[in-house]
Amino acid sequence: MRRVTVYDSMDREVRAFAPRTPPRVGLFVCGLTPYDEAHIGHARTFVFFDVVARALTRWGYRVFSVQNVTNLDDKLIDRAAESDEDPLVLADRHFLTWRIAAERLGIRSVNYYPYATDYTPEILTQIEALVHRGFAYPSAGSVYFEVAKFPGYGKLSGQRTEALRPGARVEVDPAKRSPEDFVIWKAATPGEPSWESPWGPGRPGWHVEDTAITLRLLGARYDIHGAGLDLIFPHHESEIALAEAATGESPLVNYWMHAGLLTMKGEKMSKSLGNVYALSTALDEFGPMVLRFFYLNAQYRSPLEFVRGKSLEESREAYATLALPAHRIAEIVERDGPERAGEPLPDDLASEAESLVDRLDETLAEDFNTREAIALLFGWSRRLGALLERLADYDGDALAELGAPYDWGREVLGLFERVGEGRAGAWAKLVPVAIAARARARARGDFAEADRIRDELLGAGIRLEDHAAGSRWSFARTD
RNA sequence: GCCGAGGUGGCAGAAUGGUUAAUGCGACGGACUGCAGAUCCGUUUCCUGGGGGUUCGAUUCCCUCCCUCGGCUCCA
Repeated sequence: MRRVTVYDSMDREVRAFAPRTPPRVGLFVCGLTPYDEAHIGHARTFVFFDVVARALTRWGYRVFSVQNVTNLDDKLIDRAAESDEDPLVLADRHFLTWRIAAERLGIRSVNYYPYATDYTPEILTQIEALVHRGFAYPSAGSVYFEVAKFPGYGKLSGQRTEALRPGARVEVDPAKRSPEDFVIWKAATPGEPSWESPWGPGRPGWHVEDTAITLRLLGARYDIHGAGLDLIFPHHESEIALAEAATGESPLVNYWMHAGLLTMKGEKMSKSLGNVYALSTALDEFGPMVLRFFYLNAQYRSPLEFVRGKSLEESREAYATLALPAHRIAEIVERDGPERAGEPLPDDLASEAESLVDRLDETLAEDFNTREAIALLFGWSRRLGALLERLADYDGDALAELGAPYDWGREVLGLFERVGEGRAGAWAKLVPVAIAARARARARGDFAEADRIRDELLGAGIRLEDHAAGSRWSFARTD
């Protein structure tokens, strides 16, 4: 297993990664509350943790990745009430939409997406333990966690509870003993989904859902907890308190990884600010590869600025440059097969390709520096760009070696997938016919007809480019 | 107010106690082309928020100030 370093938000430093029981790695990422459609800010976090799981898997770890679904909370209930719908059904619908988008994005590393409400028994068990141990108290049909009883509260966020402004944004609940206490079991309101409990009908609070799920699936202590950094306080702080108080074991998590937020004009992209760009729209307009490239083209902890009408357009150009040799190699191999005859690869290129793959692993293993890895890949694409027209001279083995860095990118970063391929079959016979007709028109000097054919194909989503070796075609938009 | 993360070229965005501070986009010039596009070659010397300090040397480490953003019981 490769030496990997990870920035831990608890210690605020980069540390060597050492899972508790190698090669196993338990990874938990806070998932969506699916009360509405996902936007491109959400996807940044999930694409990043997909890369974390892919990379660790490549390096010999066995990753078990869990992403919870908060399928019942105040927001869902409010939103459902507007449309006179069952909040659980509403959550189900939006979650499915998210899963489809995630699939398009190539997020395939998540092993399990537990629904919070499926863990009500575990949640109740944990709440009972907390009450029994004196960390939580029932009040007015709800149960609250008493923050003062857990001295470690604040160790992740640096927040001291006495410094918080009670009621700064939410009215103080009179049922609490202290304003910093938080609800872990919420007394039922008529008409809302509820479960029976020793304290009467109710539903789980937010933080306790995650700790009940991770205790069950990943144990009292596990390796990595990831999410966007807006969840550090109060959510993750409270998770630590709940889990460690309930089990008596510490620390809950060995590595806290927090992804930077996607911003627009410097501000966080969020529903409440109204500055969102829907994920499905972005996928329709730019395709998944461009989006993945955009996210991974920055260090994950930095804020990433999204400028509408610019960022993804720029990424599209850059990604096209980056991926061109990868696609060209794949096309040749696909056409002639991996055994194709040709020249062998010169030694210098072969060793360059091989050492590049080593450097890619090394670079990414330093706190998942996807940006530096992409910079290395750009270097390779520029190298191959100079011999783009010569690629077809090489034999199958040579092409495999030249393509190795891109294979790495495909495996770990999820880039270089040729997502338009599914539609290629229908066009594969027709387009060459059109190209031949156009070549004849050009040969006889009938450029009006040549342009007409090119325009007609473009209208159908096929782009033609003329090269010395003949015309080449591609999908004008991939999806 | 408190806690946290940031401030790098026209733009996005890396890195590092030390030769010309990545990479990409854009721009400009050239090659190629019927045109376009793509590609290739070249150029883009003046970019590390302000002020102190440590050091032979700081963008990097320390102090301080300014600014922006996130969180302060909804949030990826």
